[in-house]
Amino acid sequence: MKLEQAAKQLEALGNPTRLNLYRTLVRAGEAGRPVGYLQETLGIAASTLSHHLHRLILTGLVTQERQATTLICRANYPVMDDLLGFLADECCADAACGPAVGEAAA
Amino acid sequence: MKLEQAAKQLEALGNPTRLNLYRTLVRAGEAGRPVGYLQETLGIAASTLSHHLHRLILTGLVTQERQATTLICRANYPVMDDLLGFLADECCADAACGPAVGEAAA
DNA sequence: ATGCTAATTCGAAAATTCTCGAAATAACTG
DNA sequence: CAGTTATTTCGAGAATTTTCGAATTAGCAT
Repeated sequence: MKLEQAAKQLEALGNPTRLNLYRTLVRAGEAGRPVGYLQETLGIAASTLSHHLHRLILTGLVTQERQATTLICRANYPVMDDLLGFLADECCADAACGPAVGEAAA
Repeated sequence: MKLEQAAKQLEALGNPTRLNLYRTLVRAGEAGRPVGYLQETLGIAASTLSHHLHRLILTGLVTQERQATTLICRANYPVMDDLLGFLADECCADAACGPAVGEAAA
């Protein structure tokens, strides 16, 4: 069920703190950001951040890589692409979504 | 705060029942679907559906129009376009998201 | 006005989420 | 091994979500 997966990812992004967190990571690009940096930037308890980070990682939207004692977090672009693809394919397939398409053929 | 708005819309879509509901409406296109039809299709209590529908309407993702005693529900495409735009602009602006772009310029 | 169908609101129980501080783990340094 | 920094896990309280049936409102027909 792809829908279940998409719903989980959307839910993961559907929280202001996590969306902000994810945005920060996407903007950081390939470099990523250490957990500690994110914690200071977002101004939340380390345990709270860890919780949110865990949820994003579970859905595949974020990955982590160890560098000595610090953990670098990165946005996982292909997963986001898949999600956008789902929204386009599954949800907008038959409809006038975006450019082109005048009438839907049955 | 556009981020708050986007988070609300993502949260609205981040529930399997609501995502399925929204998908049904998008696929229905301009014709839309009556609440009763949705209730039978999804197989949930009318009050539960009404609750989910309300949440989608609050975020602007769905609209309703009365036709005598039945209420026709429709997906609100422009709002979804805005949301996709946010994900592309705010989240993928500096990053290698989708086609093209090899390295991010500082 | 009475009755009928369509849909929402009310009230409430079970489950989940969000948040935090304190304690535990991980990886390195001297 | 003892110490330091970085991060997670544990435990727990407050708030929110999800779900339902029963009662209510909306709109039309007779």
